[in-house]
Amino acid sequence: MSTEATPHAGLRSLLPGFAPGSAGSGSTWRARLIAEAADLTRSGGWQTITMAKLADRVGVSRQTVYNEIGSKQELAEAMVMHEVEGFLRGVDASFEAHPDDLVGAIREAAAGVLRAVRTNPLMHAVLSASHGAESDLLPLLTTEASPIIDAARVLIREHLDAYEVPLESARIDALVDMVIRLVLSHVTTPSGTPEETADDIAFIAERVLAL
Amino acid sequence: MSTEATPHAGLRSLLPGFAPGSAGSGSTWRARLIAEAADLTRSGGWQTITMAKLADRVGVSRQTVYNEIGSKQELAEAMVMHEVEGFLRGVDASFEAHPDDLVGAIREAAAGVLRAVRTNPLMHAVLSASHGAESDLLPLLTTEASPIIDAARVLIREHLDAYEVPLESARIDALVDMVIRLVLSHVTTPSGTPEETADDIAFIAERVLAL
DNA sequence: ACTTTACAAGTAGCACCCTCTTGTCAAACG
DNA sequence: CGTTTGACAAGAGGGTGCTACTTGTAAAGT
Repeated sequence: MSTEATPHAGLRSLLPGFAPGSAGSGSTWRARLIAEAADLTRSGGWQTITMAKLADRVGVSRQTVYNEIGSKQELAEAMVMHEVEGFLRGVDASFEAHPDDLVGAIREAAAGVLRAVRTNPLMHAVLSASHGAESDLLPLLTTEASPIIDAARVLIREHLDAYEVPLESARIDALVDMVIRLVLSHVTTPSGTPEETADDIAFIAERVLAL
Repeated sequence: MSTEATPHAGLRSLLPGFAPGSAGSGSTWRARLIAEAADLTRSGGWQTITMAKLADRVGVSRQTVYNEIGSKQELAEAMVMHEVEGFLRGVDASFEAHPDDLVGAIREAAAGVLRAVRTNPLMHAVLSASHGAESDLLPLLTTEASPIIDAARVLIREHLDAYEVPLESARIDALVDMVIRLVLSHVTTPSGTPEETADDIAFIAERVLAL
């Protein structure tokens, strides 16, 4: 069943239509189009994208773009979804990598996210938007951003339940919420290197967990 | 010396030109003008304000406004400063009210801020802007917003030093930073009542302090 | 100490036009 | 069958020129 980089069970359920090996049947161009759109967004900003330019870039007719994607709004959603997927996958991997070190997992997850948004302006835009900030890169978060955060919340919560956490459920929720908010806060308003910030967050988490 | 609601010594140093009893000599209209401007901003938004309207509202000539304030940019700064003053004063008061209960002080300060931004859209705008969010109410935060946060940071840190905190300095800084970021996060993106949120933050702080 | 009047410079809004883009269709192609 | 092509209506976006208002300063008036 699992070939490589098998995601956590919870991750699959959070990413509808997620199938590691096969990208589907009819969608030959879909992935290429979304990737190229993300690239164009990263370089020139979302508003410079036109369906014609995108089609040209991929080497396909404009009609094919509409057949594969549907509309420009759906293109945006697909792009965002793709970034969110990467975001969640990174967080997931951090937890998978530290099965017996919860604090270490949190530190790595936080540092990973903070590093990622530094080099990936699109992911930065998506996460910023999910936290109230506006981005010139992506004025299209019509899709309420809270689902993104909720997904991260659920994912982390699931992972936490795999460790022995001596806290009642409501307190664990508060902790998870805190970690997410702190990371997002440092996404929009950084105050140090990803590693320094992740260390601070890990310290706080460690004290709260009282391990 | 102290007549009423004497602020913490540190608060005075953070608010240049702050003198509780006397509002100064020449500035007869200044306070009225700033208050009225804040009111107009709250109701109609900053961009609807004109110096003429403001003068009319207060019942003085337009020239007087320029004499008292200087320019529209300075009006904005004065307004923001006034809100920041209220914000810091509230935080300060919370700590003064709990000289022997640090966690309680943090809870009250957090709850107070979260309650205040709910009823005061201008303060909401100022604090949101200090955290990366844009506001239609106030597109004038030319003054880098970080000083506001820095002031809060210094103020809280000063208060914390009055309690016995069994942590090294860098860790206390991390804690203060966390509390501020969490509160600001809930300013831009609330997730419950001010009291619930404040409880969660207080819980986290308590665990970190390991009291 | 405040008002009034006057003024230059700059900005904001508006109506207009033109262009480009979106989204859809049907027909043609390999 | 998937893809392309050309054509199309509707509408969004981007300039332009104009007017009206606003800012900021200065003087003289009360």
